[in-house]
Amino acid sequence: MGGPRFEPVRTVRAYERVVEQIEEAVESGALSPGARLPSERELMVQFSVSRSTVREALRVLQARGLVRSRPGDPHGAEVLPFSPAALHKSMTTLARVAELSLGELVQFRMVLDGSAVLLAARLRTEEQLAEMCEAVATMRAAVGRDAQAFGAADVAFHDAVARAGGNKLIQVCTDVVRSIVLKLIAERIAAAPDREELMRRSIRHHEEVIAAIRAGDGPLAAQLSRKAMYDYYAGYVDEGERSALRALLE
Amino acid sequence: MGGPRFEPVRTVRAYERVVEQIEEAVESGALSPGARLPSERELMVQFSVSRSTVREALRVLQARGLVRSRPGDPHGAEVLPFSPAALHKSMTTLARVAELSLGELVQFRMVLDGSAVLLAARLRTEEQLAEMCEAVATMRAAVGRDAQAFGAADVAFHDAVARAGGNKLIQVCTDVVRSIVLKLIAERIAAAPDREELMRRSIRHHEEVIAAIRAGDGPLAAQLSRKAMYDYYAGYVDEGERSALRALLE
DNA sequence: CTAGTGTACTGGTCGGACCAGTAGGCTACG
DNA sequence: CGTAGCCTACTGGTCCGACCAGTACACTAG
Repeated sequence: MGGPRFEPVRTVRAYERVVEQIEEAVESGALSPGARLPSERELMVQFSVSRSTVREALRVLQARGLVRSRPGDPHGAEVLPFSPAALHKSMTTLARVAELSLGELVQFRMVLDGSAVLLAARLRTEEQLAEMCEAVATMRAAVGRDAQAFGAADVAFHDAVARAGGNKLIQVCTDVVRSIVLKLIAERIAAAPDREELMRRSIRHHEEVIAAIRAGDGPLAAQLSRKAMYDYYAGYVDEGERSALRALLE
Repeated sequence: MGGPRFEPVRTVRAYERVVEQIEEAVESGALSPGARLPSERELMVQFSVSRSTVREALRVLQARGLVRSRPGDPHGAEVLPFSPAALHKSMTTLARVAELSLGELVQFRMVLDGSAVLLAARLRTEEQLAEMCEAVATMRAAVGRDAQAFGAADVAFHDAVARAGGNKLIQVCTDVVRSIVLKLIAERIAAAPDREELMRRSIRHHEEVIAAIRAGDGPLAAQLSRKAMYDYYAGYVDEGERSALRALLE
């Protein structure tokens, strides 16, 4: 022992090097959203690789949500602003492949939303509070008339709360998980028999949460928020999993 | 109004169709982890597209962590078991592009870990509790001797807790966010002057958490857990952000 | 039976080609 | 002079054919 430590040589593909360089440029800010990459034919000159290689690299970057290509665009691929699309995609895959149950997803939402509310009670501004109130007002106006508007206003409420909480990661994850949950049970929600009653109760819960946020009582707001989500979704969750959800209600 | 609703025609690329089909096969379980895809030349026959198109599709699938190709492998691309690698990648990108601060990441960990502990206090088995104890014992044995072993045991502890909590999503996110945080401050942790004291205090905190889990007191365990993480990481977080972290300690 | 060779595949990369589409300059008309 | 319409030069999407280095496996010679 004691000789030189040789590390296994990892053969690195050409397209990976291309990906790395462009990724680095984007993440470091050298390429801002809206900026254009050179054309594929130009890139293949700059990187000294073939167009196939350039294209494979662009496909990877596109899959990661960093750039977008449009056929015929004379300005080359566009650098995109960050969007949680890639995160959304990988979480959706996770949900399918790892067989996440609806219960786990709802539980995760309870955790995220509860935390966001807790933080919002501390950090919210008056404008953000007004936004929440407005969203609930929109919900109330939509009860029994426009289910889609009700859902949209509900999303707006939770989004305002998440923003008020000040944590971008919570915000994005809330957004992603919510859309997955809603997609899973969209048809069942639409078919719920006591749907209007559910909506009214949901509004009441939202108002209680707002009151607690206004009062600055974070723990209470968090508890109410988790309770509200439990009430709204428990009916769609298997009985066996419901007890795990209730563990978050103490 | 009333005429037929025409939807905008979305031109869909050939490689996207290939991606969709293979993705569907994998996520539906028709292709299990370990299974092999046909060779690229075979796929180009089955899909009636060129090899370039097949390869671009495979690059996308590879970026999503669903398959892996190895040059020279006579059996074709391999279907991978789910790994949070793709989720990890997109969260890391999120952290860089959306400029997530260390404070936000730590805050998210406090939320996730607190919830995992809360659930674990309810749902843990005796084996899992023993695992946690063992991890802490390993940590204690490593204090002042082997910082790497200390870190690994710490990870093992939190992993056991997350597993005991029973929510795979919390588990995966905990894992992903932890590795991002650790990567961000690895060198600063290694250089901490009062490092050994930090370790000892951390162990004490872990023991308190275990006691609360054993007693089945979820809320207490969650509070202790968040406090422990705050104590351990607060020093690396900007003063301005620390108050937001403290909002989770009430 | 084993060690070694050979071969028939694999994926990675290259170059060239064609097509449909777009943007923007150019022209001809009003 | 202004504008509507065409034209051209580019773009990305797809295909084809070729070559290389690597791997697994069968086959052969010892």
